[in-house]
Amino acid sequence: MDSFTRLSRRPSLADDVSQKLSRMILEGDLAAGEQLPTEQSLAESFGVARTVVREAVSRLKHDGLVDSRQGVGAFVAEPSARSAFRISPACFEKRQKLLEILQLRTGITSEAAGLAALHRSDADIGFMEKSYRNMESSLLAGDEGTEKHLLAERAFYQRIAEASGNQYIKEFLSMLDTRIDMELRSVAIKNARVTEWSSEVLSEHMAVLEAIRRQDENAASQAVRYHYTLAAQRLADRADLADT
Amino acid sequence: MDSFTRLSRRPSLADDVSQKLSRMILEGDLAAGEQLPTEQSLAESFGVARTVVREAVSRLKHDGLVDSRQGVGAFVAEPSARSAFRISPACFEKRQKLLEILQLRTGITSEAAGLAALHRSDADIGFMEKSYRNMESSLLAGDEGTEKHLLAERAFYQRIAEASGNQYIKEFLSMLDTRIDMELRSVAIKNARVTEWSSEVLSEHMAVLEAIRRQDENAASQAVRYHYTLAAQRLADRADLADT
DNA sequence: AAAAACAGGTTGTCAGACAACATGGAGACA
DNA sequence: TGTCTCCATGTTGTCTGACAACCTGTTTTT
Repeated sequence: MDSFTRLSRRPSLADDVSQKLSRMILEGDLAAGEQLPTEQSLAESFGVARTVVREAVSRLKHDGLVDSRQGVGAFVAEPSARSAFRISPACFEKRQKLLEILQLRTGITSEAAGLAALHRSDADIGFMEKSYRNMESSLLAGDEGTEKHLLAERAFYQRIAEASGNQYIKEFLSMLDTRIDMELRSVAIKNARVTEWSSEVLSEHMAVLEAIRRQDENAASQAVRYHYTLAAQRLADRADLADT
Repeated sequence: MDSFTRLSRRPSLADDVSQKLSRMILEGDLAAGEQLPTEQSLAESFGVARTVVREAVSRLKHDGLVDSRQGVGAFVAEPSARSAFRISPACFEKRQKLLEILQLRTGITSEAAGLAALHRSDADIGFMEKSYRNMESSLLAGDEGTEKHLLAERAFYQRIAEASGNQYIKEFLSMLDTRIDMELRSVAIKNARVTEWSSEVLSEHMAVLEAIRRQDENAASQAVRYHYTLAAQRLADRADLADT
């Protein structure tokens, strides 16, 4: 694996069109039950070929955002028809929305911790201890250790999700964590560098580890909730998004 | 709205191809990093036009299952690149998988209840009381009331998700509940008709309502967890799926 | 009045062409 | 021998045009 990541490629036209259309639906510009313009008309409006529009609309259909009928047209579906959960860019544009997605993560991670307390192995504990020590030692490296610290923290909680023994919890958290880490990367880096609360954060992790070690379901769940609730506040404060 | 639903239409070829390809990826027949056959080759294998394959692959790209590079080919992505959470058909094929998706639902609904206890309005309580009464009275109607009972139960918990004040919890639960209700419909109907535990189930709902009424976050969370854990067992037992 | 046929419009699929990108190999040159 | 450039080949991304299949509303036939 290269130490440099491949430069990101331009999004395809289908990427652009599907993003614009789903945005219009999710923000209410196109209401449930409303008919989309015809494919030909969309192709003209976006200045692309009809096949590009079809690829984009195919994505929306797959997500349950749109329902098409041959010969009639495509219609915006009711929200209850949704068949995929995606982390919308809107999550990272307003403070309240950010707190809500972080709250969802807190709930599921808390659930994972409770389950991990019931199902964890000695190997899980060993791995978590190692990750904890990595978090600890990377703090001593100052700014240079920030990357390592964030990686160790991520590994710690990822292991908890695995120890939950629930595939879907694990997958969902993987998706959530990856996206949140990506969107809030610079924020998290700044927070990890604040020395005035780093020992407090470490003790939050330690409380999680100890609760899982002694297989105390409720304590594990509460410890994660405590840490993640504070972490969410810290992230939202640092991100400094508009309020509404 | 007609009292009869429109007959379901045949899935499109793109529906079929995307379902088959994603199945191959999710079941490990195509491993992360592995290259997919070329679009032309897939078109020939599936006996469809290349544009159909492109529409199907466009969906997989949108889900983060596949990453394509112009001029090179499409590759199965690492699981961490996933950008959507979908409820796979696999959830309903094996007992353990069913219990896991139900457990995920339990966790999030429990979280929603805790938040609802903090944020609920008098109108929320009023609505939940009405739904509770509907559950109660529909039980007296015997088999004829089963539909009403399930609707009232769904409305009760949907209101809790709304009262949580968290858009993403609400959306995620809407997706989960809709799908689970659809897949386990006949199972849930049979369970709703078992009179020997119906009063016990009603008291589980009442415990949820009372905890939210008195704004006791932990009691609400625990009451939902209690009900949903038992309900998951009942559903899984009745569904009688293979073990592995 | 009811049923059948027709016209027009839209989505679903197909086929073919070319642009844009990527990779590997051959040849030229220092 | 090592490095650089160019070319050939292969693949995805986009475009165009055509027709099948479906749907709806109107007109014609019974």
